[in-house]
Amino acid sequence: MNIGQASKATGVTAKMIRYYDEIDLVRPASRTDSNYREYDDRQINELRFIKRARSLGFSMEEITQLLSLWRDRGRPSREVKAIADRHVADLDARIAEMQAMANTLRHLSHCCAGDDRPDCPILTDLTEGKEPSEPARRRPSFNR
Amino acid sequence: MNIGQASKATGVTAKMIRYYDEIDLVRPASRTDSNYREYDDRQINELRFIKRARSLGFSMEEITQLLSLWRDRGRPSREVKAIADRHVADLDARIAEMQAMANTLRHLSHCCAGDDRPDCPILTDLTEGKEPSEPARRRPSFNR
DNA sequence: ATGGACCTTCCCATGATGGGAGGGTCAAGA
DNA sequence: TCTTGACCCTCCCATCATGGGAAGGTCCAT
Repeated sequence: MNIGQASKATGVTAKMIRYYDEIDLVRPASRTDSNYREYDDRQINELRFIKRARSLGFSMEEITQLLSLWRDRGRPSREVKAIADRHVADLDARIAEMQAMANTLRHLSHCCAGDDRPDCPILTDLTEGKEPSEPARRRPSFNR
Repeated sequence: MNIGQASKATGVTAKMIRYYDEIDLVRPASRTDSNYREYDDRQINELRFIKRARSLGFSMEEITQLLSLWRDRGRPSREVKAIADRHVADLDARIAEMQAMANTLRHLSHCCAGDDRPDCPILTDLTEGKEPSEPARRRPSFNR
């Protein structure tokens, strides 16, 4: 399978497949004489694996680890579970943070007349409000 | 106030203050003869405004709009409210998406023994699982 | 043989932020 | 007055995962 066929088979764009090659995450099984990438079932499954893992919010860093465990037939499931659990904790933390934002804004919006007049508690809050204690250093990944 | 004093007064890093200048969001009141940026109360308040708005998850794009409404004494509060409500809806959508991820992973992790054996339902899911229907095109902003 | 649909590499952009180099400026103490 | 250290300046580069696009080579069906 060339890159276009692999892309169709996995739903991963050709661009991304080339990127995964570049970062040594999934290399093509071989190259044709004319330098076209060739993928077989092994890589196709790995690309699907990555796609699914991304859709669950794992960073490429985590996926690199997961993929290496996946390739290792003797892996202890403990290690896989640890990565998943860390990611869940991470998700939960972000969720809590975003819920706090949404709740604050819902309250402010509720107090705002939303008409032609200029008085607006939302702007007032932005002018005077203290932001929450811990700005929460965000792990650089995860935006999708 | 020079940039360092403004930074201390607002909690916004000097780097970011320079960036806001560069993108014409908050320009210094003036420059000294030696080209140092000078800020006065007006800009200090605007920087605080931005910091607070960022902490509520607004993108720079949205903050640009909010700041321009803030500067406009005659703004209709309707416009402010509309921006806030859109942002809340956006937050809620992300939250729902991340909760779905976390729930899926929690289930998989719960089913994983997490011991020395290689069998792992998490990896099995990543191999076979279908990802959710709508990959959800992410608005480019907001990762922090 | 031609044309269109592929493929290749290379470069650039995103958004908000930080790091750092290389060089100028200021103020306090000797 | 000179030195020193703490500032400030601009400019460039990196992040992370992804997409856009240019310039050029390849393959296949007509």
